[in-house]
Order: sequence, then C-alpha cells, then structure tokens
Amino acid sequence: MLDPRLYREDVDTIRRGLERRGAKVDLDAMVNIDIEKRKINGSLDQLKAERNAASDKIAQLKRAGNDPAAAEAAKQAIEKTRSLGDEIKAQQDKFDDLENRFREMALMVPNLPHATVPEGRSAAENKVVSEWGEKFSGPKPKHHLDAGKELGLFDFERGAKITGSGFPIYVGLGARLERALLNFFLDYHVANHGFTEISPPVLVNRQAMIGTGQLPKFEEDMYQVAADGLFLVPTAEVPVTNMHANEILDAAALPIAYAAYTTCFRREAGAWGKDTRGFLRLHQFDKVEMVMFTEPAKSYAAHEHLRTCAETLLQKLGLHYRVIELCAGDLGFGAAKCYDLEVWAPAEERWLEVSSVSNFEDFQARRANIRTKLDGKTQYLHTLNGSGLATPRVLVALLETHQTADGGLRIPEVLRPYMGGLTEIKAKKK
RNA sequence: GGAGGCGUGACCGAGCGGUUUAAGGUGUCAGUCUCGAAAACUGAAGUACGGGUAACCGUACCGUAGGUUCAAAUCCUACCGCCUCCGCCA
Repeated sequence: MLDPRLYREDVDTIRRGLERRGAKVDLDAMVNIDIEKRKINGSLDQLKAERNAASDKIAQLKRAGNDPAAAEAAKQAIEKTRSLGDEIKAQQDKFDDLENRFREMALMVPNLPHATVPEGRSAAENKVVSEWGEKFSGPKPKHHLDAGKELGLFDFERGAKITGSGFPIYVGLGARLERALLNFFLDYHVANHGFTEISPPVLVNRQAMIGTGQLPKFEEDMYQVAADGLFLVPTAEVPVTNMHANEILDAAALPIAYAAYTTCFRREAGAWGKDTRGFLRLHQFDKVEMVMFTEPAKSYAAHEHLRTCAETLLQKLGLHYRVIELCAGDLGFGAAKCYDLEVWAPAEERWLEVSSVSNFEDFQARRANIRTKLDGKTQYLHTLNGSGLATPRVLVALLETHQTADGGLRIPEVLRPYMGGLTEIKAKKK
C-alpha cells in the first residue's frame, strides 16, 4: 500500500509511477473519495466533540447528587443529547463506507518503481546486469525431460494420475537430489549468510495474503481451502513476512534475515499453454525463500546483498546464469525494484528464471503493519525477499549442464555430502 | 469435541459505566550527583487523522466486529487467539 498522504499531497508522483508501470488505476476517483471522506470527518469530529461535552456536563450534574434542580437539568440534557447520537451514527456510517471504498481501491494499487528502475513496458526491455560462467559448449545435451526419465528421477504421468498436470513425483535419486538441493540452499544461507531458518505453516489466512500483496488482486491464482478460509502459500514470503504483522520490531535487532523452505502452490490461472511441458511451470514446487526486514535507509544495500546470496548458490552449483534488472513495466505488484536470476538450460536453449529478488520498501510493511522505532519515531520498516532458490528449474539446468556423455548426471561437489557421497547418477546400461 | 479462565501502552500489570488526563512497575531518553559509571533522585515520553505559522486544540484507538447507553477499557452478542482441565487421536 502506498502512503495515503500521497493521494492528498502529491498525486502526481503516484500518477507518474503508475504510468511507468503501465498500470491502470482510477486515481481521480480515489482522490475524490478521499476529499469527501475528509469533509465528513471534519463535521463528524465536531459532532462527537459536542456529544462528549454534553456527556461531561451530565456527569457533573449527576455527581451533584441530591440536588433536585441538577437532576432535572441532567434529565433535560440527556433528552437533548439523544438526537445527537443518531446524527453521529448516520455520519459515521457514511464515513466508514467511504473509508472502506478507499481502502479497497488502495489495496489494488501497485507499488511505485524506484528511481533507478529502467523504463520499459515489458520483459523485452529488461536490462541484463551481469552474466556469470561460460556458455555451454560441445554437443547439445539431452533435453532434461528425456534425461530425467531415462535416469528414473521423476514421474509426471503418475503425478497427473493422483492430482493433475503440473504435480510431478520425484523418484529415488531424483527425490534425493531435490532434497539435497534444498538442504544445501538452507544450510548454506544459515552457515554463511547469517540467516535464521524458519519452517512456517503453508496454510495462511486471508489477512496474511493481503499483507504481502497476493490478495485481493490475485485471488484466482491461489489455492484455497474454502471450509477454513485458508490459502495454500504461493511462496514462503507470505507466512515469513507476516510473522511480524502488527509488531514494532526492536531497531537494534534489524536487519532480520530469515531463510525458509516451503512447498509452494500456484494455480497459474493466467498461464494456460505457457511452459506446460515438464518442470518449467508447476502448480506445486519447492523453494527456499530469503526474507529480510530492514530500516528504510538500508533496504537497497540489503537488496544487493540478497541478490549476492542467491547468486552464490548458482556459482557453487557451477551453473551459467545472468542477472536481469526488471524494467518498470515488468515489475511485480508490490516490488519497487527487482532482480531476476536466470540460469542457462543448454538443451532447452533458453534462460530460466530461478530467483526473483525484490525490494518492497514499505509497501508490505504498511499492509501488514510492521514497524520499528527509529530515532524515537515509530515508522514502517522495509521488507525484501528473494528466492534462494527454487528447485525445479535448477534441477533442469543441472540435468542439462552437468550431463555426462552417456546421459548420466555429475553431482556438483557441494551436493555430494547430501547424496551420501555420490559423484554421479549413472545412466542405466542398455 | 466438552467445561472453565484470560486478552489493557515497547513489556509486566491495576482498572470492570461518568474528574481515566488508563494507576503502579520495568525498560527508554534527559537532568542532578560523579573523574567516569552504577545506584538514588527529578523530569520527559503512545499511534493515527483533522485544524493552526506555532504553542496548542479536536477526534479515534484497551484482541476483532457489532450492539446497549446522554456516556463503554468497563455491560451484552458473535468471532479470533492464548491458558487450564476432561475426552479422543498420535
């Protein structure tokens, strides 16, 4: 959520920011509601002040006790004040209605892009910031689906049988490899990057989903448990950020850095037909998410730090990747600035997004009411998060990058301790 | 699932219709004392919105949402959360 004061004091800033994003919002309607709301608020406050004064007088008269004249005066005052209550109630209802309408609209307004975010309307205009490692050379490896199937690492057909498409089953060494990746990610962040490990619920309530910005706008992308009014998390960002909702965090404890592994659930409602084959777009996948809470002045340094944390993992896995800086038009709903990490898949012959590192500034903190006391002032802090990392696409890149000549898979050194020392998943002899 | 208890400021905790301006304590900040610190003493200090150049004034906020009343932290209803006991299951 944006600072509500902006709608009164500097609508142009909002207008410009939304234009950069290409977001359509009826700002004029919001401004008008706000003006009307304030008008009513003024007269409402006045009415309440009158009533309070009258009530005080009544209290005084009553305290006079046995004086019959005072008792009579009190009776009359009560009679006179009664109608005030009705008027207050009517005005209050009008005010509440306007406020609710404003809030509903405000929750649908995306964050404003940071000044450093490049201009652009779509992913085509994103900027490549850096590239690490060398482009795969040599004969084109087998496609990850074929390679994985031959090695017996996963089973899409049976996953579809018990649930539907987009819900793969990991089998044998495939399951272990996935678990190895997650353990490596988590252990590495905790041991080397100072993150505290969190294992949160994967079902959350509506308020949490609003707090991080998934709702109300993206309800159709979320899996719901209707009977309990709960949602399956699309990312650990939701429970881990909202952990601190309605709290005032000790400034001395900042920055707070959490790393959380959860399964993630996404309906991908708007993505029919896109990447439906294989691992590239799943309804259920596993991810380690990094979440940070910082004081406002330090969030951009933290943003770079998070990006580095995610990059390190890819380097340790020996994967060729690049860093993308999203342009204004491609930014996610709540992000003020965002880097994507894309890993190269040599058989797929394209870059695959494996991490999205975003700074939300105070956008989520306002929604979830997460504050800190800084220099004697209570204020919203900044939240950030980034994947570190998501397994399916990393697995794809591993299968295609570290494939042996006969279709086996070399296990990167950092994963071997998690694979019982295994150095290679060998191709089955024909 | 059944019965009972409890949700109050950064934290603990009193208040259970009207001088509440939410007592008291802890913690925080400033001052006195001290070479400096601790202790002690004195004082300051909530958040949001609106009005005003400002001092300040008004309004709202005691888990959440309704209700009763001239007036609600206080009474009523529902919901949420926590605790205790019982039952059931691991």
